[in-house]
Amino acid sequence: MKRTRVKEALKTTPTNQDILIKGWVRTFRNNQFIALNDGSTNNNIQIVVDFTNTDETILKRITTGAALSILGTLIASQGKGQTVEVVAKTLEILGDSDAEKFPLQPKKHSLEFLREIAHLRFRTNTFGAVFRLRNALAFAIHKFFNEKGFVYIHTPIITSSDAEGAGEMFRVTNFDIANPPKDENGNVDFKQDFFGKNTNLTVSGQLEGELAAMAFSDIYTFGPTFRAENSNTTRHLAEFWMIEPEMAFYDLNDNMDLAEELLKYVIKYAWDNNYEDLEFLNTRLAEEEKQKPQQDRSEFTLLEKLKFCLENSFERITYTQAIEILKESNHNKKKKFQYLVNEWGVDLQSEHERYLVEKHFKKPVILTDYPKYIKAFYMRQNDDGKTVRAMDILFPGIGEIVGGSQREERLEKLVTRMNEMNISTHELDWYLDTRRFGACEHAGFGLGFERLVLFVTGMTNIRDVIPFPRTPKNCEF
RNA sequence: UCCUUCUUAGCUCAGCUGGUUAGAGCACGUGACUGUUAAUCACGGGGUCCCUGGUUCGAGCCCAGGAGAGGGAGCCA
Repeated sequence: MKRTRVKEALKTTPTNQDILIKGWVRTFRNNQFIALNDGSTNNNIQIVVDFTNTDETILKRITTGAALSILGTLIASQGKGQTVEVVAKTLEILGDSDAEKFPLQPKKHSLEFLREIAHLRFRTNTFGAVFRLRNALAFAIHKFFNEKGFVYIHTPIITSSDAEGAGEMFRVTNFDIANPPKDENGNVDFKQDFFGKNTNLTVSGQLEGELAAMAFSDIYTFGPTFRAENSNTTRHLAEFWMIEPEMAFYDLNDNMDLAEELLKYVIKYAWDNNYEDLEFLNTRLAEEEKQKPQQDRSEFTLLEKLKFCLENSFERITYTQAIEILKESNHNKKKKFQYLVNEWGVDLQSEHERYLVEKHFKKPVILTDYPKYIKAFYMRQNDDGKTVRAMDILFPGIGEIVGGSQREERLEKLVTRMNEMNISTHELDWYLDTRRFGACEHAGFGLGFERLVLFVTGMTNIRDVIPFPRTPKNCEF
């Protein structure tokens, strides 16, 4: 007989039909009722065991975490908490779970503890909901771009370009690191390394993405990204996933429109397809909020926040306007910022970004046209000579979720800027070729996938939205 | 990397001004009960109080150093 997924079984009209269910025990109550879960939904199916006619050694083995196979009849439940249940005819223990050793209990565990047993936390309601949502969002991203005719490009994970300066890199080598070959000057001789040069893990697929956009018009990448920064925060990982679309014939406004449309599309997709999981996380978050002092509580529930995001357009302002708002704010005048805003050109601190998003506009904000000194070399220079066509999308509670720009397509301006910033035009000659042969207006952005998952799930630590987080001093599993 | 808080049973957490044998709930074990919803009731086992050193008649508690974790900041997605 074919196995029925729990999610399916719960939706089936019971007519005393036979059904085969397999899954893991969440709890066993009253020597009689098994709450069984197979990961298809957070809702368990109740298995009713006739304990008077079941071998006691079998009953003893029905413990939290054990894998079971049950052949039984699907009936309308006599009890209150569920509509259908399965009366077991035959019950097989597929895999035992020693009750004294299995760390998960039918009770609330701290996220910190579950992070230490990340190999088992998939079996909890919270992480079940989080990772089904992560899957839905990943799928929705591909669906969105596919429907728009974008070509999905796999940019390299090992790269020899360390010119972009997006962050500290992880070196890739097959040298014996205790004894690497040296050249005549006593320096490590990378000519003898696997690739014949110094190589690293990618910090961004953007530059390669631009090459493809100059052929397919619209492309995107969606892959792992590595940064060896010593960042210990709730929103940084050493290994994370990033979506990087790159579009020919787009200016900055087209770029912002696409980013906003993408974010709304994937949130809507999660809402339409994983509403139960969102509801579960909504309740979970609401309960957590209750523990906080009133002033620290957020004014929106998770569902309200997502709905609000879907129904309102993102606020678009320039960096210069943002500085004006911050300068004039009571917060600044009363010196409540740790870093006071008093002149044009300073980089915005996260307290400033949070003020704009969470206090002033109370919705996602797109900041554009930053001073060129604080942005990357490839961003298109404005006529004012001071600013570049950059855009950052700031989300409440998350901060920067998207960073992008219109790219500098004018060869001369690009080369001048690279020289100013000490970036080797020789090493990036291949990149400059796009500006030599058929250069055109184009734009793109990077969307941090885990930050998106954070926003949609309402989780607050990025380590809880990726299965096995890699952070400084931590690479377990 | 900086600032800050924390580390006591498998988990979540109490532990008074430094004082005798370190507690609770859950989990686990045994028994009872049997339409339960994190089942309930009774009984029971369970501790390197993060580590090292110091102060003291006496340290879970005070001091110094170290390790790990949480939160905030920087870097950024």
